[in-house]
Amino acid sequence: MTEKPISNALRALAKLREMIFAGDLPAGSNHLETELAAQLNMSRTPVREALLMLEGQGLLELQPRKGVRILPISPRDMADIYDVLTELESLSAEQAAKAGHSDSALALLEAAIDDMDKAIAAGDLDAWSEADDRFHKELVQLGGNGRVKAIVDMMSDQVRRARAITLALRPLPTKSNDDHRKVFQAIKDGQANMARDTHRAHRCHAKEIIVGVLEKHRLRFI
Amino acid sequence: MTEKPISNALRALAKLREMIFAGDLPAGSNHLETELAAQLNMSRTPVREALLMLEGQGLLELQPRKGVRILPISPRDMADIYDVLTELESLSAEQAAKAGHSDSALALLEAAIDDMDKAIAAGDLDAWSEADDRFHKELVQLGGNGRVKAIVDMMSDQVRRARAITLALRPLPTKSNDDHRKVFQAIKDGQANMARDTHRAHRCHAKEIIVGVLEKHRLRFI
DNA sequence: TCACACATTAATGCATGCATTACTAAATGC
DNA sequence: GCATTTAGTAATGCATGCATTAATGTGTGA
Repeated sequence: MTEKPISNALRALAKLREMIFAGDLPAGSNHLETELAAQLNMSRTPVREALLMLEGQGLLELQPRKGVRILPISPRDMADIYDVLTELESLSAEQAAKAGHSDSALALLEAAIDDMDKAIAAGDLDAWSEADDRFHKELVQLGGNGRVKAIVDMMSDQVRRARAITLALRPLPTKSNDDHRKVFQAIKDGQANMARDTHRAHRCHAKEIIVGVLEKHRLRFI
Repeated sequence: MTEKPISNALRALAKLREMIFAGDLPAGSNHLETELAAQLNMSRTPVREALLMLEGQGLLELQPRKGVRILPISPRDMADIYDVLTELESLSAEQAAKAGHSDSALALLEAAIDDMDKAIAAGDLDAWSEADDRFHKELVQLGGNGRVKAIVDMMSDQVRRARAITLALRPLPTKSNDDHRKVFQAIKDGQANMARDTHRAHRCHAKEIIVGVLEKHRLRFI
């Protein structure tokens, strides 16, 4: 309905994001508009439009004569991002609990939790990571605040850049799913404060872990 | 240092934002790129770039053959926005308290509160509004989280669109400054939880008022 | 009279070209 | 030999033109 036709600019946006996540455009590296346009097989105009959007999302910076700089994420940045996610996701948990969703509306959330359990049992970190994303995304969806969703999507993008590396370095998130289940139960039972506080504690803990890993390894991220 | 030279695109961005706030481009109205470019005395390219940025900030929508649509803000939207502001500003208050800022660092915050008192005494709503903005902006600044600052700036823009009208309709915010002082004192004393909870309650109250006014008058905003 | 199809109009998306400007390097003066 | 200035180069910001495509209006047939 309100769909836009797939323009070259949108293709460039998706492709550039992909290149950043894949590490083809590493953090801190500089690239000229012309080069990127050539790589993407289109003219500078749509590429430039995509770059402006990505700049607005905080993934890169346009420096007038020095090219496009992919922004690195310092431990401090990651802490800031996690703090935002903590607040907004906790709000979502609270609102989701207040909304009194039916069991069927909560099915996706529960499925994500189940999938995380399976992934942990199988030792499949990638599958766990994917299911974890799904859980957080669905949580925000159930919260029903569109602006929160937009912001969390943006920030999650940045977290995803770091996750690939931190996943291998951090302890297996075996206990994390207990928290998820508690949050789920609280939402199901309509216990707003419980949902909020539980999720908040969960996210604070996750933040400590990630930031700890980043600092320990002196990493600035991709 | 990291300043960008003032390009036409940035001028267009500022000017368009101004036109939206001033009501020259009313909520729900449609405008063609060509017309806007003509009004701004520049070619379509920089105007288009500015429009893309504004779309990213949620102020408008680019509809392929129907022109640029200025997005209205419903009471629901305003409630969503206030919820985000509540969470992120409360976080800022907490972090500001934890940071242990010196008295001189807190001077601007206190000045904003004093100015609000003066404005209320003088019955000057515009001055009050300006000082209130300053208080919230400074609070976020003291919180020290750059992403929070960016998000709050964006959301505040949207609130400002509604404020001009709600100001005249809502009760005089005489008591509101007591809250501000309590938050200030808590930050000064390093009482993080107190700062957080006080500010949270303050914002929740403000949300009720504004959303109430919007719903009562069935307003969709500029 | 209504519906469908075709043609015309016009806005957008993109490519391209040009002018401006910043960076580099070389040359001259001290 | 070093510093300063100037010339050359190259990337960006913007204007412009074109092609595509959607919307509107007209005409014809049932």
